[in-house]
Amino acid sequence: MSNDKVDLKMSQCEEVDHASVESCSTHSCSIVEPGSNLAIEKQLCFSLYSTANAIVRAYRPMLKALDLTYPQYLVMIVLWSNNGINIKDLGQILHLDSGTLTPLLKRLESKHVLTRQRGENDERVREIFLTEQGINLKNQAETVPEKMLCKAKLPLEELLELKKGCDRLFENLIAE
Amino acid sequence: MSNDKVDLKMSQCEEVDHASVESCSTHSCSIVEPGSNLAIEKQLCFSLYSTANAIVRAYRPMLKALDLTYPQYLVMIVLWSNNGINIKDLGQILHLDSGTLTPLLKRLESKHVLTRQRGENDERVREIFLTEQGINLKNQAETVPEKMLCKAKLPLEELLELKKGCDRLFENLIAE
DNA sequence: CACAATTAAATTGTGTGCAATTTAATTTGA
DNA sequence: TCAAATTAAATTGCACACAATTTAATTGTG
Repeated sequence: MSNDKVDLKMSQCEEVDHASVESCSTHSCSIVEPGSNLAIEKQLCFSLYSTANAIVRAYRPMLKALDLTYPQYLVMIVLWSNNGINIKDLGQILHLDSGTLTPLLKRLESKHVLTRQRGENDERVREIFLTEQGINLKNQAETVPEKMLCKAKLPLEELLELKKGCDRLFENLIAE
Repeated sequence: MSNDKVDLKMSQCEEVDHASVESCSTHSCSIVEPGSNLAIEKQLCFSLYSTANAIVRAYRPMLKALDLTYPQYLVMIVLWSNNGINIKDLGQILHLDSGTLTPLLKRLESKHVLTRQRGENDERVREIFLTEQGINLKNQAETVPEKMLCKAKLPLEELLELKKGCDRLFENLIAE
């Protein structure tokens, strides 16, 4: 069903192997020149990008019941274990910056699931606290991971491998 | 460096195994209750989401030289092999809808790399054609995949496995 | 102590993604 | 044939991501 060739070519950033590429597309009308590195079906990055979008779409109906978006759900997950965390630490855990988090947290505040308080000692810091409502939301959220596993329809072993691969790639990409 | 447990729990959408979860966080202050499915470090979906964001960030400096964003680059890749494709087919290949593509294509048109023409037979259809400039951009783009592989710093074999896993997950998630 | 450097958030601006709706053209079927 | 159904894009509205800049508070240093 899917092709197996990646994005790019042999490692080492120099040697490029222009043989050994082939096989034909899953998709409609593509007539890809054999050997091209610019074939969309070959690109790991595209697969990963599309799958991430598909994940967010898959979560949407489940999270709608909690009135949360996927990034909001991620923030809530962190808060359920780290109530009172500040924006910098939250951003380090979620790999998001204040430009993303500040408005997102304001939206969650307007939904009354959290409050954004100034740090006692340091006025620059924002500490994020769950409200009673925010704490209670965890009960409804508990069922979400199982439902998601169900949608994934893959053995746990395979999902674990996939996660490992993503984590390894992530670490390499952010190691400036 | 990274934990290995997923998001959710044993398959079949019913049986939930509440033992067998453990190990402690990579990150700062998290005190995760053992057994919780809502631990961020355990979630495949979060890894995939973060990695997709990291990929887009990694492409940015390379694509800046071409004056393209990552989604724009994807559109160009499809066009280099499918000049004259319409928006519907383009959307099927890239898994994006007209709400995303229409404004994106307008931006690319304003950069003079493509034109958006009405279909001859069917006035509803938009056919997208590369300009001379858009065709020529391919030369500069050819080096991008190799550079990206370089940033990934993983053996090709592992990247291929990762792609396979993403493709399998993707197919399952979109199978309504 | 003063003031430059640093730090934490917030702000600004651009470009996605996508649900939902609308517009306009084409096709279907009574 | 001609109105209803379908289809392809476009539009609208909202919520991210994130680079770049700004604001305000704190820290470090002479």
